[in-house]
Amino acid sequence: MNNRTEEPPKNFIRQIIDQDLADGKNDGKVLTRFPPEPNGYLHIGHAKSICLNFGIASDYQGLCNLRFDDTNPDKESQEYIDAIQEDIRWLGFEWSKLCYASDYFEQLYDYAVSLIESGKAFVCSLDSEEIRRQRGTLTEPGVESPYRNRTVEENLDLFLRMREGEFQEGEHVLRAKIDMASANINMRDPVLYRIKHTVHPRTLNQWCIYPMYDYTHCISDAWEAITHSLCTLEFEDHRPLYDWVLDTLETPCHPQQIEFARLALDYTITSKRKLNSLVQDKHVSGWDDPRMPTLSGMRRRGIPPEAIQDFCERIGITKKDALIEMSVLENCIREFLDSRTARMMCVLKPLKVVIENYPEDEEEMLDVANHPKDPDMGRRSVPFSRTLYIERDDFMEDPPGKFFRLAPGREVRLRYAYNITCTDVVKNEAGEVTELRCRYDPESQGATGRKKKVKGVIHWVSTKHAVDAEVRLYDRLFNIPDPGSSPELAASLNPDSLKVLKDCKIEPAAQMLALEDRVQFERQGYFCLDRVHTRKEYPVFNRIVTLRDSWQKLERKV
RNA sequence: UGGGCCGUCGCCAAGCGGUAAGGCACCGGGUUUUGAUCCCGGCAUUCGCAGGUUCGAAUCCUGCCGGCCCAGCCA
Repeated sequence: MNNRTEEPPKNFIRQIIDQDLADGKNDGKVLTRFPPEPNGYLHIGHAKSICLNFGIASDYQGLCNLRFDDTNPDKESQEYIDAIQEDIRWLGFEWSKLCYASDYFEQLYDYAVSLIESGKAFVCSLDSEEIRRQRGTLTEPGVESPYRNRTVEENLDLFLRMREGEFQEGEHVLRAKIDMASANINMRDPVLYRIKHTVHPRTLNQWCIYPMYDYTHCISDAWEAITHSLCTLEFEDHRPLYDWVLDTLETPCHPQQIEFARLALDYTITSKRKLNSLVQDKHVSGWDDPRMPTLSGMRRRGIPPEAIQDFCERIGITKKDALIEMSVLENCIREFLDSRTARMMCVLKPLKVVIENYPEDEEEMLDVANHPKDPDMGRRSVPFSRTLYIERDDFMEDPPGKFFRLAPGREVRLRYAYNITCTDVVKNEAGEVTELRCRYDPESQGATGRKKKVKGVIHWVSTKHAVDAEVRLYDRLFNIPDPGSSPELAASLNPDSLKVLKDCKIEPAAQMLALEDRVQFERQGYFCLDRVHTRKEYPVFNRIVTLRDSWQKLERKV
């Protein structure tokens, strides 16, 4: 699943596992789990966790389960359950067991009963507002619930009746009996069960009481014999409760919770709630909009899963809140794609060129390598003729010093073909350039003709043979580095995150591409044939990432 | 100033008492029919700050400073 050749990077979690193994803990086994709540689509932040959990399992000859944390039917749905599985597989991982917290509801209930029996839990009949008020504050202790000393019998009776649907939502909850004066608010008699008369995507109407995360997660881990339960930093304060539940109950084992920092990528967001609002408010076309940092969006965009894995490995695992620069991801994508994609020529913004000294009805098929360094990628024929399209940006009437592309009187090389010199510029009444008249040097083709050095090389497509296409140019979704911390999300959206070019011209080889295939359009970037909108006679390409562009860098400086 | 956690180059990140790896970014230079790729070189006398322990500290101790998380019947 992972073609990693070098040693996996060391991080503090692997060090803990190494030590555990050295100490002979867990019978030398390593079992992890990836536990998403099915209330949204997976994003790049989840990818970090997936790569960590599945990566560790595979490197230590262990296993990793996929477990849906489906304890809140108000927010969860089968759509998400299906999408999450598809995305994990696409990323390149396969789970050992497919589990659902909801599969444990019956056992979870039994455990709750035993907690009541041992006097460690009680039914509280305060409403949520009262519970909140009595919980105290960060600096003041809470006060004990007046229901805290109900008898075991009464608690048992009430809890059973909660299950049987005798009560309205909010009438009662089951609470752990821990310590209302604890400095850790999570330990102030936390709620374990609440009543919800909601249809659950899997258990349907079977239950009207649902266990809370803190109660469910640790027990689920223990039942699956998870050895290392990896989660993000915000659960650090919950670890004492995780341990309390497992210490108080008789569970088969006691997994170790270890927390690491969640991923933050600049110029984007990794919050399911905020991602969802972009979808709901139609700022993007859906969860799989190619600008979204969701796995489905990145797939649609054309980002290879291997590049995402590489990225997750490079950023490391620590407890430090980090904001990773997008350039790291882009570098991973380019690095993966460079050696693996065929090259092609595509003119994004066409400008017509007529080669006056090239015979009217002649055309040549040029034999061209698909990859500059890898002969195994084969060759193809590219048609050349008297009239061509070149990129508008490759011509300037009055070019600045370092511009070595086409300009009046200047000579450039047409990639794989001839040198041409611009002899005349044709304009319309508005003064816009509509056509270039050029002359070519018949001696300049092929290996021998190359001896004359010209600084500029530009791409082109023969007008007669060109395939019309749409190209979608994507840029960062937000125009500030940390939109997640901005109060007004929509205000920081980048208005230029998508540019649709409907009049692009590609060489005929483009017709051989299959949906989701990736190519490099020379001098422009990597592109992916869109799997949703492409039609046979009108391909649609998504730009995955640009090529590094030192010209643009230079240009910006001037 | 209740509790938990974090602070090593612009962004990540190794380092675990013996004298600052690596990646991204950036800046040079070479190769090149992609201003791409590739190659070569540069890029922290210093580890949030201040004291202390030690022959020796980014690593140990103390005290500050800065940042993040927690008062859902969310996860």
